[in-house]
Amino acid sequence: MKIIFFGSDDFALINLEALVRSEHQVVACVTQPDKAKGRGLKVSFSPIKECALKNQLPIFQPLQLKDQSFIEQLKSYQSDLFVVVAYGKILPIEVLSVPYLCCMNVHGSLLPKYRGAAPINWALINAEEETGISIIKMNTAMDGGDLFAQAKIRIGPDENAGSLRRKMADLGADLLLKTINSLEKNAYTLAAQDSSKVTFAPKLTKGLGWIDWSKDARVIHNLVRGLSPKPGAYTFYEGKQLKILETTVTSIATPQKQKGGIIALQKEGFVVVTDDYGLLVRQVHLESAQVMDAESFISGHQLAVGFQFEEGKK
RNA sequence: CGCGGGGUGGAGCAGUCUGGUAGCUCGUCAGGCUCAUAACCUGAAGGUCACAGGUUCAAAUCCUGUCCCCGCAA
Repeated sequence: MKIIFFGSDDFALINLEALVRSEHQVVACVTQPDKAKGRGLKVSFSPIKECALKNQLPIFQPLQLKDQSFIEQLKSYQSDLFVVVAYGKILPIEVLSVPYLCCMNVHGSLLPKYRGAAPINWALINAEEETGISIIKMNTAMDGGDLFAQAKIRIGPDENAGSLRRKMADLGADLLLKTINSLEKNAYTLAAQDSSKVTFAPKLTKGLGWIDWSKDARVIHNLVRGLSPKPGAYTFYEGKQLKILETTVTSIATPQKQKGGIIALQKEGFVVVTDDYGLLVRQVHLESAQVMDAESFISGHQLAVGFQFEEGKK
């Protein structure tokens, strides 16, 4: 199969690498334009571009997908299939109709649940016990195409977004290859999504990570792991943002106590009061500092029982 | 030239403004103590104060340049 790959992040990279290793032929890559970003506004390449350069694949970074000359170039490859993984732009019909067979998308949820940009994070925040990979035949509806295949994965109670994402990238790459093979042999079926069960997983917003200590420990814990390691759930310590990266729900009941206060120090970290149980904080990241385990944070900042985390204002 | 924070024994921090022979919490090691709370007490080892120049009798501290790290914003 002659494939053109669309993608931008590290999740997409795992899939691209799997394709490059396969018997299929990746003839070109399409990724987001280089942007000045990060501290100092330095220009950086997407992981996909790095990989494409290493494998000497042609790279396209169109600003406008509808651009005629870009579409002509895509057509010139006479490819069989487009594979799209976390590309970051919606493909217009002009692009979708280019490949001989179809456009295939690898999505990180069990569609029709969690259509959108951040399915893995939302599955964790919402305390799902299971999620998975869906491979669909793309159409113009966002993540609304018919299903080629799905693979489920269990979510452990303390799994975080980083670890789940990595596992799912591998799972997705595996399923992608199988699906392409079945497509090649013309031995596949397509199933429409049940439109009555559609839910959405919108892009993560800035305020989402703010921890409301008056919620239940479990709810906060799910927020923490759903946003860990990036972008991170946070509270405030002496006016600075303190990201909470890893927590454990304890069995210490904390009803009438002051929410957001420290009620105990343990070997693994400090325990904070929530609406029902104490939440053991194990790993933190203070603004301007490195990620550190809670034990180090306690040592360096002389934390003691009774300390109160602030509401902050960001 | 987007804004800002930081690099001090193994870890996390103070000290820098107001130069004067390195401090705190923790860890490690040794010994002691104990019916309890991340146990406690005593002692010990361990540091080119990111790097390079400069000013000075004297620099972690002041000046200049470089490297690395982090948050925000995009």
